[in-house]
Amino acid sequence: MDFRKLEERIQKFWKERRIYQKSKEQLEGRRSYYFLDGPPYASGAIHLGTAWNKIMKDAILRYLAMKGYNVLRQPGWDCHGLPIEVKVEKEMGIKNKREIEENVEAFIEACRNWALKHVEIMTSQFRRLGVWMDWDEPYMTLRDEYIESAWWTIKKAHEKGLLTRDLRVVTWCPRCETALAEAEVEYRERTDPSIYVKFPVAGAEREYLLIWTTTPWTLIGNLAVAVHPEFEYVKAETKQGRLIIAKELVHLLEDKFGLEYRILEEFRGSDLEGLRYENPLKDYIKVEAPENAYRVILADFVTLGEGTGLVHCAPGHGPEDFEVAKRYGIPAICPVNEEGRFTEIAGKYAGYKTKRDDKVIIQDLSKKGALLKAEHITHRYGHCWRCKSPIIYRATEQWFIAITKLKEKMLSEIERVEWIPEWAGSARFRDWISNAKDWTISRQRYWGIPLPIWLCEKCGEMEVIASKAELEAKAGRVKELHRPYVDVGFPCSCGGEKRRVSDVLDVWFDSGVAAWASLGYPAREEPFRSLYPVDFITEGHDQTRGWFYSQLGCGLLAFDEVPYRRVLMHGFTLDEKGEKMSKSLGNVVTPEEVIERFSADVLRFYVLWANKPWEDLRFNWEEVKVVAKMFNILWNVYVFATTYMSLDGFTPEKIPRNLLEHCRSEDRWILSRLNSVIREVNEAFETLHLYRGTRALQEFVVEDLSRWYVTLVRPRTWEERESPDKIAAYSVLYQVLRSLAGLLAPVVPHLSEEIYQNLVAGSGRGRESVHLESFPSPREEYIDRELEEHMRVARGVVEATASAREKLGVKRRWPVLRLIFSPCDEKAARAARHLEELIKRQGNALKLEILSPGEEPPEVELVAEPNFAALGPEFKALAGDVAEAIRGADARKLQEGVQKGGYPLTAGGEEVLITEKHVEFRKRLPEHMAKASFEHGVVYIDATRTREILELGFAREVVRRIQEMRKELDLAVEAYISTRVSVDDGEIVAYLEAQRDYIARETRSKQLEIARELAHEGYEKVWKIEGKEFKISIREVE
RNA sequence: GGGCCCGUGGCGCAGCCUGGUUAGCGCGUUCGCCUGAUAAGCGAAAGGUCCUGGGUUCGAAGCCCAGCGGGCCCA
Repeated sequence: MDFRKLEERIQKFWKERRIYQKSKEQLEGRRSYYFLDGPPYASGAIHLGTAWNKIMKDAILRYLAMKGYNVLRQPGWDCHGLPIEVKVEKEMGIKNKREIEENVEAFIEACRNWALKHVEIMTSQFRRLGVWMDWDEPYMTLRDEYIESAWWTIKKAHEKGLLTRDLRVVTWCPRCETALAEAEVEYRERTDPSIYVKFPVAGAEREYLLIWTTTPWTLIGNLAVAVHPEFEYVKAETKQGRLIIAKELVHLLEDKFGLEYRILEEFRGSDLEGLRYENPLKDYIKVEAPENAYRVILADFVTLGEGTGLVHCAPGHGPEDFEVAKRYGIPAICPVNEEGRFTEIAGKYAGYKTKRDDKVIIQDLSKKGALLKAEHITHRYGHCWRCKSPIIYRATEQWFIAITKLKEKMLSEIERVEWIPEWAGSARFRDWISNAKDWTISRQRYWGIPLPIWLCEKCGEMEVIASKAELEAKAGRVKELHRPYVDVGFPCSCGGEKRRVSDVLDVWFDSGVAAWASLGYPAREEPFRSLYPVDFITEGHDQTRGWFYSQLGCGLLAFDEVPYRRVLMHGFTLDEKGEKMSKSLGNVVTPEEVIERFSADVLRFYVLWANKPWEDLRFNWEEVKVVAKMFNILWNVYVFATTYMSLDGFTPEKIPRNLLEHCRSEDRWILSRLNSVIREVNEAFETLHLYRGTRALQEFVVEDLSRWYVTLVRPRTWEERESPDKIAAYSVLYQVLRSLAGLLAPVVPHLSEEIYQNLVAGSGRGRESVHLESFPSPREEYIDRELEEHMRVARGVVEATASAREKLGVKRRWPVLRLIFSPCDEKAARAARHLEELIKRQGNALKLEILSPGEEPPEVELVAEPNFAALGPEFKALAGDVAEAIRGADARKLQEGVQKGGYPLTAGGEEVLITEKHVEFRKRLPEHMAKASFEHGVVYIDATRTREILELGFAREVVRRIQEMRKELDLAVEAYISTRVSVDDGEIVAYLEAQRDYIARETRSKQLEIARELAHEGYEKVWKIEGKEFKISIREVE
């Protein structure tokens, strides 16, 4: 079965019949449900992770729709930001910001086109997955209306006094020439210099503070050295001079630098405070020493893990340095420009690049005799997560949201949210928030929401604009709200001109406002008023620091609350080895590839089945195959059922009103199981543990429906007459498949539609589409726990029978004379009695005997085995005779005696006392019997070949061969044949003759000749059965 | 260094919240079986220090503590 073609057909059907629109229409006015799509970034193609994310959303939304919720299904697109800028720069051959400045308008238009093009590409990919969303009406962060919502939110922040501009040390990407937020920094392995430097103590000969750094370039901006006030330090005499180092690390002098040393003095860190020193690079640089600079200061963040216990402080290049220096009144200097090049005050280094030119500085330190050791270290270091350049820290003026003031509120707000899994909120997110820093929202870039802040050039007055109308009222017509169009000025009340701050907003702010911006608020009141707050979001665990956080921050600014109520945090997709998929590793699996090899439904089911959603998904082709196999089984069941239904002209109208009364045990059982599964699937969707639902469905389809029920029900569908028994079977199959189509609809929308169309809609019943149906609800009156339990026992008996047969080499086609079940308890006994007929039939036994719990069949023989290891030493020469006597004794009596302490036997003329150690007892079955035990007891079979069994066995062997030949001839199921069977064995001929009617009926043979010798005609074949040659011929007849 | 998650036969996963049969399932391997759902299907066998060590308990894969290994996030 090619499920891909089926899916194309179904998608066409949906389109032509406007099923999606109809499903929305039928939900109008029902309970509304606000789902908010976390906007994927519009820069490329979707990958497996994006597909997983949308599939999860789609399944949940489809479920909710079938439950009667009027679900908002608006997709979103994150359209701004550096990644698109970086790609457009490449496309346009632009290398830096200067070249962008030459024509900002062209750059912006190129960015917009890039975003729109990729929105289109990704939309069609999502559509192919069968994701039902309002693809023609998405929210996009690049629209004016959306930008206005962000502006309005910034204004709210301003009104709350949380919008500030400040000199701070921020993470900075020198390639993109912009500040980055914490969330935009990606930590990865990198090799950097690791140097130990001697800072000369002022006014002392050959006396040095020993520091360690991995960023030599920051030494230019060094203004202090920090020590821990509580740590012990020493001054040690070495041939490199007198070095000051933490006492605990003094061994490094010898171990690492090969210096013999002698400790001259010991002191506490606090004793060092205020000690003056000189920057070893002072001759090369033009830094004018600020007041209080070049002294030892005290700081708690100093550790002894790495370095020397003395930390070089460059307040312009480290947030902690900045803070601690501020306390000592040491201002930050930043001798590095936006591109990461040194400025004039760096003296000789002006124009050199940070990091890249570290080696020049290291050489100079060496020249000055200040370098104690230079080596390399591989460590984790922050990189720009868009262009991958290593970041630097720079002290710059940036705009901030003083989010730290809201920390307590954030912590209490997240408790209002239901997190799945629970620890995503209570532990992971809580931890992130606890460590939150103020939010740097300004970016020195172009393709983003312009910061809506205007400053007066003359008086410095600040004004935040919240809408396009507001801006146009002041500044005249504005084409749209991007740079360069918004970079317009207007007069200030002081007579000066207000100009816009040239920055754009951090893109995380864009998506952070989605809960209202996507609905056009505040420009439009509706539908915001009726929908907000967001009922549900689901994204990957990377969004803990991303969207979950930015929404929380923005929500507090706008409405003083967290804007969402329920969050499902999901994992990442990894490759089979658990490694990240990446182009460079060549291990990327694309959704298209999976659809190409299997189908969208297989992919959908797979990702919702393979593991718990919050754990990372290791993509595994073998497992995808397992899902495909399950689909095949389901398809076979469906084809089987519908084939026979239509052959017999069954329609749902024929389902009897009092169906249960016509049902056999197995029918009632499968209906019970079905309703149990319906309950499970409902629970799975309600709790968002989708994998429990998909697993329950798989189990049901494969184990209950296909392997058990269909096997049981098959003979009934072959009946010629229209019996109530057959109608009952069809009715049950119909109900099961119909419910199954509904249950599967959210997960596998295409296949379930196909089944529904053919089975339900095709017969003029039900709705136009399965997706317009209600989700199945369990009917408790069908659930019979006891029956389900009984069936488990019955299946166990049948399976144990198969196992016992295997031990004796008795094929399943051959009946066994007796099947004896020794149940482990009364419950199992009851179950077997209840389903006696069924067990007999499936076990292919002529008779079923059910024993009392623990009872053994009389054929079980107790055998006493002599234990030679004990007999030899004790009885010496007599041992052989004793052994013989033990074997010859009545084992039961012997066992009784031994248990009482001893049993006398006569051996070689002497009486000996047999005790426990002399003998071992075991049980034995006669050769025609075998046993197998299982959970609920022990099953014995008696495979004695009676005349009846020989008849039935050979008859079935022959029937099976004839069926095979019918198939080889490709005969229609209902075709009649004429059959001849010859075997050169009079007894066998007699057996077959006795079963003539059975053979003829099963093979639809109008004539049947059986003899030792025959003239054959038609299709002819020789078969070997039980060592005998059978010649069989068949010929189709009218 | 900190926070969170994960660790169960060769492989991929359930089970853990709420302690209680002989720890399940699928894939793979071997051997069989069945077959008008059939380019399928089924069964059996082999295969396990439930990461390690302590603790709690009558009883621990599960709960607690410590450690080891891996991942993610942060410093």
